[in-house]
Amino acid sequence: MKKIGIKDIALRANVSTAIVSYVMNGTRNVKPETKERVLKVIEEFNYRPNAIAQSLKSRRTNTIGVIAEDITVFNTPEIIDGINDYAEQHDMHILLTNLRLQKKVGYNYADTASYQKHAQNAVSDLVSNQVEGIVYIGVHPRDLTGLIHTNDKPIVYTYCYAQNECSIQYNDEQASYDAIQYLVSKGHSRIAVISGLMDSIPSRLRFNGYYKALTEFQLYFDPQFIKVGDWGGESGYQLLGELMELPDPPTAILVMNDLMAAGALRAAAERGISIPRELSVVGFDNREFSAYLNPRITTMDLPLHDMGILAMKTLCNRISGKEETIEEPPLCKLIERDSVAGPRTSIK
Amino acid sequence: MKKIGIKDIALRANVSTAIVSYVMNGTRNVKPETKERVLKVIEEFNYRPNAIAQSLKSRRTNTIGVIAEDITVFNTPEIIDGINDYAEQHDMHILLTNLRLQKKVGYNYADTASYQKHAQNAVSDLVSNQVEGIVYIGVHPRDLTGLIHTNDKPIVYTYCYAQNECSIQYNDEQASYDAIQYLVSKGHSRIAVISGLMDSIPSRLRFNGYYKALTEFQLYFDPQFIKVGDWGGESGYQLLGELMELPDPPTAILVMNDLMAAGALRAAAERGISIPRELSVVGFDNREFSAYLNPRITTMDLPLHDMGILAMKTLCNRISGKEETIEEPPLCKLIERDSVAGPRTSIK
DNA sequence: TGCGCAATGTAAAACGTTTAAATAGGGTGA
DNA sequence: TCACCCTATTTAAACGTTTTACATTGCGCA
Repeated sequence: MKKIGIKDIALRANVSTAIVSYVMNGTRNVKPETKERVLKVIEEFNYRPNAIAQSLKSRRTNTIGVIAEDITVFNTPEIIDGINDYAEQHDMHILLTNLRLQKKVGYNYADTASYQKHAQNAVSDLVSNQVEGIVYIGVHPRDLTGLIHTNDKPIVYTYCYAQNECSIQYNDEQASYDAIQYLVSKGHSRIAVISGLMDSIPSRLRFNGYYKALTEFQLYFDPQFIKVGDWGGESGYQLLGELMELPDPPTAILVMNDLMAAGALRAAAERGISIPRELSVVGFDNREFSAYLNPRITTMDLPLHDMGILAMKTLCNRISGKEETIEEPPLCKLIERDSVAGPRTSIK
Repeated sequence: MKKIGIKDIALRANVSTAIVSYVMNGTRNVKPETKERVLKVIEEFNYRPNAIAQSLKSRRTNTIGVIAEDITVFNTPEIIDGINDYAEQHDMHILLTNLRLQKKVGYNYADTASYQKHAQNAVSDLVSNQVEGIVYIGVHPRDLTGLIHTNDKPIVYTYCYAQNECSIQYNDEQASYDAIQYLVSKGHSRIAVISGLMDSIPSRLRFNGYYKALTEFQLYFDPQFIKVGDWGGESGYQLLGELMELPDPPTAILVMNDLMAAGALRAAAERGISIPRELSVVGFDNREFSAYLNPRITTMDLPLHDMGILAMKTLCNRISGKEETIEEPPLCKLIERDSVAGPRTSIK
């Protein structure tokens, strides 16, 4: 049983293939009664044009490539969801590639050459499949500038940094500033920070926001209040201990991700420090688990879905050669839960 | 600047396009020195053949479609990761569609007609893009049998049920049997269960495993030990209460997902019941958060990655018309953490 | 010398569409 | 009646490959 094509439809409807094409695409006037006839045959045979052939001729595939550094990392599915929404609305398709960086045997972030080869292969593959552009979804810890080239197909980076390229980010600095402002509004003034690794860009930005807020609100500043972790739960556990052993400990802590915050909570529990009564904690990332910890962590939700949409919007603008409209980055949003209260001293 | 094609390469290498094609695909002998020459030109111009044109002519796209009911649900990214691994190893590509069932405005699981239209559109779209087969990733609560037709392209379902179709599942019954066996090995004999909704297939299967183990190990059976929740955290909270107020409460509970287990933990904490000293809990799903709860939950890990691989393997076999080899379903694996100990009475 | 055959190469059709250009068949106005 | 235009339609080229069928060459061998 041969697959039916446009010729078969044309034959049955007693018209040329051109008419069938015009009817389907509405690219030219067709006499209503002919149109009717064609439509009926299409319906009858449940004919769907071969998108491959269409693409070849029209040189438009309506397909964009998505490269995820690791789809199992928490940020990625939400971003893809955003991308998919935009794509669906604009009749585009998504060709997905997962780099799987975290699990690739022998891969480590320092090995730029190996990364580059891997990523470049993915790009070449997508380009050879005639995607019209690429969205790259990272997991942060690396500046990707110049590592990838796409042969002048547009590429938009998100959740990672590519200094001279087009990259979509939420506003880290603003987010951490907002968190401090929130703590201040609750009455805190002795606010510590548990940062991620200091050679990472988000750490620096979030620290900027922290420092800026401290200055602006004229809060107590103590270098001993600045602890640098490694993003892992253990370091949160460790550093909370150090902080609370200070002769005059903070009443609130901004922790730069929920993983470290979870560790900090465990440390607090072991030391009999009640959160939020004796100590307030604000996390970052709004990870799924943070709503199930005890207490449920107040944390910064990342606008991942919006970033996906914005990335697609930007990409599609560049594909159609439109003016680069500079959009505001999407904002993080504080999720108020149970790990923040007023400072102890303010309670009667 | 015109995109260079096979003709340009042929011209520069002073051969016909056929030779270039033969060199690239190794489909015929080419004199080594000619081959050399062609290869050099290809290299020089960094030529990559247009996969769309290749597909049109060869009628093979090396692309499979993936339909996810909701990519933001925890199971999906891991399954996709498995699919991607297999695809990468076999030089296939993934065209992704996210149905986004949970968030679609107005969508609810009971509305089969609306679901069907939505899903069928996605399928038609993929088929028109000439995918060679489809993997469907569900989120469980529905029998999909007969709702979708693919015009005789093969389709493999996973993480959902489609009774008369080809569907890949882990062994729910075995998993829950194993969990009970584990509790027995720790000395428990009074084991309750908090089930999911009873009209759901996994609930039934997991209950089978529970009941089978109870019978086989000749454990105490009490209908009051069977509680039916709705998969949500609140119901876990509620039902743990009911269980512990029984005159003679269980010493261990099998909870059919980690969400309800989290609720149960909270209820236990409020009642001053120490886990695992006074009560053991085994969860299901190995959700990310379950490693961060207090205590960290012992739970059943689902072989999601393997299911993705197996789904692809099955699909590709069907694509190439190979014998349907019936493979064993991948198995769940108990992740031992801190929510299980021996029953209280066995402690001196 | 002539023949068959292997090795190497080329020309051109084909894949299923879109679309520019050509054509047919009427009106219309002068 | 003719020149012109408009609409509806068809013809056929093109998109960038693969692949079939055929052509050429050179070699071994009777």
